[in-house]
Amino acid sequence: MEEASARERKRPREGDASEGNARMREVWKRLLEAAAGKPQYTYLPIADTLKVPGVRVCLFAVVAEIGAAVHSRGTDFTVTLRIVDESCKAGISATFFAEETALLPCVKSSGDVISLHNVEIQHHGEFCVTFNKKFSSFALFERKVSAECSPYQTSMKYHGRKHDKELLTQMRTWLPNNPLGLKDLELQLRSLKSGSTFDLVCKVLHVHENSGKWIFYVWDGTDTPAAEFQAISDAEAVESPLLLEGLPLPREVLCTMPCVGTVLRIFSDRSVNKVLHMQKGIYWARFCNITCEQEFGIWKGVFLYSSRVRLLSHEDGSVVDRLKMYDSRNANKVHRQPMASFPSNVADVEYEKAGYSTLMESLTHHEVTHKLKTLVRVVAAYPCRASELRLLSTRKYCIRLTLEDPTARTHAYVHKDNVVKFFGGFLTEEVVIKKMNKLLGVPEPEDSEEVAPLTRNPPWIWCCLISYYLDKNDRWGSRRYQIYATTIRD
DNA sequence: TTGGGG
Repeated sequence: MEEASARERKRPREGDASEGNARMREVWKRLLEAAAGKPQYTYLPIADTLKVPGVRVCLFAVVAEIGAAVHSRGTDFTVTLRIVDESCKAGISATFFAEETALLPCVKSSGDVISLHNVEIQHHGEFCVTFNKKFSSFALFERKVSAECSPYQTSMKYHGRKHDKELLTQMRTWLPNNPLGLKDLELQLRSLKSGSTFDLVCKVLHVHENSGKWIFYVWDGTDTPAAEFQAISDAEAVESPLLLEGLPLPREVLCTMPCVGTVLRIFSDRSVNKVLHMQKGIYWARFCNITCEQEFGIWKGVFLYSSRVRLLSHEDGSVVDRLKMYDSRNANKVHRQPMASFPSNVADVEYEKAGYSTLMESLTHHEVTHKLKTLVRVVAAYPCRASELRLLSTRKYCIRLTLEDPTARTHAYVHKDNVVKFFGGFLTEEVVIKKMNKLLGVPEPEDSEEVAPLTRNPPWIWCCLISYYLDKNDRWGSRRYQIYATTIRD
């Protein structure tokens, strides 16, 4: 609302009819001259150029979306930008070709301003701007009002025009009141909903490719919601996997992952994504029109046929928002804890004062062996069938739990010496089964006649862990976790 | 020559 009125103030009043007609006459004059082959030195609004496809025109516009530079099917590299101006807020795509990526427009940030000379509008089902290597030229300017007026990149043949500076100032003033892109399609990891399609602004931390199947490891500083599980599936309670992908990440890659916030895996089998292979290192991107689902209680991003990826700079508004939010979250002890957690009093830990660690913090810890206090859910247990749990009361067996927080999953063992303490000292068959159900979130049957519950929702519990290794020649590879100093309440 | 489609 405030935004709309601000825009109203900035926008020149359409005013009376004669003023409008005069402007149109001027535009048509220029268009006709351009059509007649006369060189054009004035910039036209995008909307006006659409009326004269095939004619060389000049544009002064804002870069709304930045594609990834890729090999074309020919011999060149290519990049596609979406550019917008006041006359055409939906924008138009502009494709560039060059022998080297360095010669392509390298836009630092969406919102930067581009000047295009002697480009042509083409219409193949949709309008687009065609940049011709032989006679077109471009210049890029920073979006910041305070920045200088000279371009930060120009193509070979670019010659500045008299009004560049004036237009640049105009564009820079127009920009802040016209957010680029459609924000209402954006979701954050914390607000994921199964089956919806949405845009995700995220940091791409790692990309893995195996025979045309791609996995993007992305992060936005928030936590995916805690999943509910099928209560009827014993198999799931035993077998729930630690990862969606087959093999765990190599340790050197794992150690680059943030310790707070979920790293979502986005899966794609589209070879189109080869494009992103060229993007080295870590970058921010907008994954457009993707969907998500849960598998074994783990959120999974899915790249659809209609999905696209747009690169974002660190200065992009959405990126700045995410980073600001993460910084304030990370600075606060409580906010570092899982966003969806309501710590229950299902379990007691002895080390009340010990510092809190996420599972990822522990997995990436520089020491193989260390202790930590976590806030986790028990998503699976082995054994978990009543007939097997019974054996625990003999104190000769251990139990393996699958722990989860928004950052990771890991197995943790309750060693046979700790089993008694863990179950609160009374190792009867009944106590063990009741407490395991409590941990796994299986609702108590209120009436024995009632049908079995369909879902279970494991509570968040505080839990002390200690890591150790089985093989001193492979300390990292043989690392295990043990639960200690933790008791499930009655 | 080559691209991408809101």
